Order: sequence, then structure tokens, then C-alpha cells
Amino acid sequence: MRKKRITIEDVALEAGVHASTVSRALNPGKRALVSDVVAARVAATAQRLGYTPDPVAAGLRTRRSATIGILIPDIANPLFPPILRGIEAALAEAGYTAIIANTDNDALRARDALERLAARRVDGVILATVSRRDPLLDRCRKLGLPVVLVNRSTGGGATSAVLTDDEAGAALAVRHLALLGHRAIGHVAGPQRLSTGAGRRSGFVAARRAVGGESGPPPIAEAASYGIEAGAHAAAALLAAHPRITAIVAANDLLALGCYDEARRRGLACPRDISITGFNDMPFADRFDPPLTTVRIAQRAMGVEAARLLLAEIENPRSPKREIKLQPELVVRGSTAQPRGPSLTVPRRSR
Amino acid sequence: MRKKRITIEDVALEAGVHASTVSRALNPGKRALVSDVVAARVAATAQRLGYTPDPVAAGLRTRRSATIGILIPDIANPLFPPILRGIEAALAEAGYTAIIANTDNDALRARDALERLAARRVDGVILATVSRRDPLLDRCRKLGLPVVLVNRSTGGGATSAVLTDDEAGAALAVRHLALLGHRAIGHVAGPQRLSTGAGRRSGFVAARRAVGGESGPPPIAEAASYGIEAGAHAAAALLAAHPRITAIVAANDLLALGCYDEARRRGLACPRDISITGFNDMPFADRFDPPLTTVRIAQRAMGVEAARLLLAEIENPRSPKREIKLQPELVVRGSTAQPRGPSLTVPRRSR
DNA sequence: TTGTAAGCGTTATCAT
DNA sequence: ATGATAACGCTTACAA
Repeated sequence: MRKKRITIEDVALEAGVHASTVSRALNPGKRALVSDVVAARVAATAQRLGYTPDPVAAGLRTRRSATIGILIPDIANPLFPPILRGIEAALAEAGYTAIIANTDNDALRARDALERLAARRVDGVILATVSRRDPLLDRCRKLGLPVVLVNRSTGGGATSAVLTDDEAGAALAVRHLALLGHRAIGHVAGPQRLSTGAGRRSGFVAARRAVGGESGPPPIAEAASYGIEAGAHAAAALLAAHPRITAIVAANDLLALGCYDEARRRGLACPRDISITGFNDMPFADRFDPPLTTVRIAQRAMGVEAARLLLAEIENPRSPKREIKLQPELVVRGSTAQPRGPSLTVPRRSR
Repeated sequence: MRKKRITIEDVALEAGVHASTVSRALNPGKRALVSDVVAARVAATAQRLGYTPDPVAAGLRTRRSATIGILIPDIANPLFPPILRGIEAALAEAGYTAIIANTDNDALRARDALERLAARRVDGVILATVSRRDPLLDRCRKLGLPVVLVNRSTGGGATSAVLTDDEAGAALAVRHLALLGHRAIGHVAGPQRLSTGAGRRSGFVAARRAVGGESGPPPIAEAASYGIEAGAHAAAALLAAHPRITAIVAANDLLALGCYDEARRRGLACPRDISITGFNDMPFADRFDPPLTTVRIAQRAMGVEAARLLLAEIENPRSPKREIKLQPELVVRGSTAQPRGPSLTVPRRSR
């Protein structure tokens, strides 16, 4: 005797009705089409028999899989798990399931992953990987796949997105440093092909001007990627070109860690000789040595909003594209302090 | 005109053959049943038309979804992403896709997630969540679902599993500390309902005896969970009961972080006044303050092996259950040092 | 070697 | 309000 799965037919037989009636009775949207008494009986027998509808079969008929795809660069990057948890929480409420694919920041792998998700007939995708002007978006459009971007966006606003106000975040960091008395503030920028890299950079430039930093072109070095090594390289270039810098605004926490390394290599103590700020407030940023002053972004909330937006677009493909910008918040820890020499104010510290 | 998806029928028409022939030509396992020339023609037209087989429809017929479910406690716990990457790498090779569910260490949520995965007709599951004697396993058996455990195991060995040699790992830590000259070594144990908690504890006890630690019952405090807070509480209890302790072996890195906190609270500098070791070597453990001496486990390899084991069991449900134990390795960093006072050897350091 | 036809479990459409 | 029927896209005996 081998495993026999219980189908809608079994329930129909047992309840003395037709399969289509069972389908209606069990389908929230159509329960109204069936008499209360029958609906109750069907529900009861389904329960008793331990019937679980087969979403695969249903999906074949309805062309909806109740599944959405998520593209992220790398799940091992601590920035993403909280976003994913947010997405999943919102999806679960609606009975949807997520399939996650890692792209390792590789356009080819991203393309590949997208095709695989499309082949699986996902109802929509959330992309955390896009660069500015990313071919992935055209591909989604061609596939008729609803899309929402999260964290990063493209140039054109023809796609819904949930983002951080990167300009404002960078400004937060700059103002904090300025308030501590820093005047020579540099920036280790993220890749400029990514919206976060570009946004934080322009936020830095604007804020620096606003707080009346030193004149001349802003001291900036662009990192090749959002990694520790890349951050160290950029910091090296920055400090070589601008030795008088007393503070660095890094475009994310990993780059900040790279700045730690380079500072140490040069015998510069942080924060005594140089202040460093990060961006994202990734998990364990408070455990670094020194604890990292950084700009906290609303990771989980971004995920939740992105999922909601996507579900809305799946529900109604003609719904207007929205772009939500979440405000970041400064978290002051131990990696920033007054510059050596005369200073004006005393900073508060928090954990 | 609305979106029209290309089906096997379209390819058949275009290639001048029957749909079943297309199916055979495109199915690696049955390509042999079709003449080379036809196979080539079919492949070409499929390519040209941009045909992608619908795995949902195929799955309906074959009762296989080419999907496997993964239950983990929490993806935000840095221990798991590397395991997941390993799993996914191995699955991708075989054309399988993973669906990940977080349980938050909650048996009810775990049960729920399992049912949802089963409803999705996953071909098998990998469980990273099991406690010793977990009802989830019976449920899987009842569902006829192939299972592989990863990282944690249950009591009985009726299930395949990929684990770390936890006893050996704990012994590594104890011997390292003993070599540094520590004699009063305590243990902040993980939850004893989890195999990792139990295994590391017994490894600690055995190794302590082997290195000739102080007589009397071993100084151990059990943490309620694998979290920082829980670690701090346990450390507090441990130090209160055994004030002369000069070193703590924590059952994982998060617990070690809790020990850091408690030590600091008591004005104990690590490693000067107290040495602390972790377990897992989670990402960024080298960035903690101080950098954590810990027992590194083969996270990615565990994932790869688990996936392989599962695929084998799916392939052949009667294949023997295997239990693979991977050997951990000690990573010496800055959280361990000779105890104050006379000592015997000088430790090496690595990053 | 290839075609025929049935069927996987569900839901949508059309009758009644 | 419910039943009958076809269809979703694919695979697989079985027939030719």
C-alpha cells in the first residue's frame, strides 16, 4: 500500500457533493456562491479527511503561484536578513511564499536567477540588486512580471521602490562630525553605479557645503564594491591624497570596517586620531572595535513596505507606481569623537 | 492582445513533431529515445521560440516539484547564511530550488512552516531547527518527506544528518586554555535540549577532566537560549558561583558576546582578567572587541553535504541513513591569553 | 523512433 | 445553488 493523497474529489464524494462545489466552498472568495449548510459540511469533511488543497494544481489552472521571487546580492551580508524577514512577514499574511536567490553582485547570475524565478512562475519579484539603469528591469517588463525595488533604485522612476533617504543619511553623518568640530571630512563613497553609492555621495557633498567645510573639491574616494577590502583601498587613496583629514564618512558599514583597517595600518587610532562613520547599522555594528557610529536604516520596514507594494501591484497590475523613502537615523557610538585640539561641544554616546 | 506563453505544443507545431516528442527531446533522461536529428531540431526551435518548460505543470504530472524546504531558526543569525549558501549551491547543480522558512525557535511556527512546505509539495526538507526528540521528525515521516538534519541532531540516528563534532570542538577550546595555563575553566552551556548544547557540554566536561582541571564538579551554567542576553545571564550565574574562574568556554559566539558583557559589568578585562572562547566563528567574530577566539565549524560544507544527502534520499528513498560529522578547528584571536600570574607557554595569534 | 491518449488536481465556464 | 465539462501544460504508458 503506498501513500495516497487526498484530493478534492475524495472530499466531494464524502460530502456528497460535486468537486466544483467543494472548490467553491473552500475558496474564501467564492464561499458566498454556496449554501451555508453545504459550505459547513464540506469544510467539516475536508477537515476530517485532512485535505490540503494542492497549490501546484491550482496554480496550473489559475496561473498564479502565490510565490514571489527575491533577488539579493548575498544573504551572508547582514544588511539583508532583516529586510527578508520583513518581506516574509508581509507575504505570509497574504499566503504568499518567497523564493530567495543570491546574485553575488554578478549581473549574469542575476539574469540567470531571474529567468529561473520566472520559469517557476513567480507572481512578482522584489529586487535588492539593481544598479542604476539595470537591464533586469526591462526583462521583467518583457516577462510581464510585477517588480518592486528595495534599498537600491534605478534612474527612471517607472518602477515602485522602497528606499532609504540616502542624501539625508549622509547629511546626518556629516552634521554629527561637524558638530564635534571636524572641518576636514572625507568620504569613502560606494560604487557610483548603485543608487545608494550615488545618493550618499551627493548627500555628503551637499551637507559638507552646508556646514561650511574647507573649500576646494570635496575629499572623496570611491570604493570598487561594498566590501571591507574595497573600503580599505579607498581609505588608503583618500588619506594619501588628503592627509589632513580628521574624519571619514563611509558609504556603508563594511567600508567603514575597511577604514578601520587602513587607519590602523597607518597607526591612526579611531576615534582619537580619526573619526569614522558607517551606514546601515548592520547587526553587530555595536560590537566592533570601536563600536561603530553609523546611520541606521529601517531594514525590516523596507522589507514590509516592499512586499505590500508588490502584493498591491499583483492584485492590480495597473496600480500606480509608488516610491517610498524611509528616513534613516543616526546612531552615535564609539568611532567618532572630537578632533584632537580645540573643540566646541561634547557628544552624547549611545549603545 | 495579452501575454501568451509558449507551450510545448507551440514548439511541437513549429518543429513538425508531436508534443510528446518535444517532451522527450528536451528531457535529459529520455533524449536517447529520440533520433538525434529530431532532438536537435526540437532543441533549436525551443531555443528560437524562447520556450521554457513549466515546472508547475510538470510537477503536477510527476509529483515532484524540484523544490526543497529549509527550516532554520532565524536567518538573521549569522550562523545560517553560510549554511544556506552551501545548500543552495549543491541544490542548484541538480536543478533544485530552496524555500526557506524561519521558525524563531518556536515549535509551533516550525510545525506550521513544515505544513506549508508540505502543502507546496516540496520533495524533501532540511531541518536546522530540531531539538533532541523533536515531533517534527515524526511528522515528516508521516508525510513521507525525505529529511536531512543539519547542525543539530536528534537523539535517535534514524535520520541522516550533517553535524559538527561538538565534543571535539569543545575539547579544542579547553585544551587551548589549559595550554595557556588556565586551571579554573568554566562553561557557559547552550540549551541542553539541543544537541549542540549537550554535545559541547559533554565535550567540555571530558576535556576538562583530561587536562586535569580542578577537582570537584565542573563549573557550568546553562543558558536559556543561544542569545547574547542569555549568555550574559549564564555568565553572571557562573561567575557568582565560581568567582575564581579565569576562563570561560562559551557554547557559541553569541553566548561569548554575553560573557563579554558580563565581564565588563564586573570590571573584568578580557583577556587580561578573564579569557573567553566562542563556538561557530560567525562572520565578524574577528571584529569583536576583543577579536573572539572561537571554534570554527565548516558552515558551508555542512550545507553542501546536507543537500547532497537529501538529493540522494530523494533519488532513492531506501538509501541508507548517513550521519556525517565534520571536524571543527580552533581559531585563536584576542579573547584568550595567559591567566594573570605565572604561566607556561606563549600562544600564537592569528586573525 | 514517434504518435496517441490519458491523467496529474484544480478552477472557470456554462448549464441546469 | 450546484453539477458537468473542459482546460491549465506537461509526462508517460501504450500503440503503431
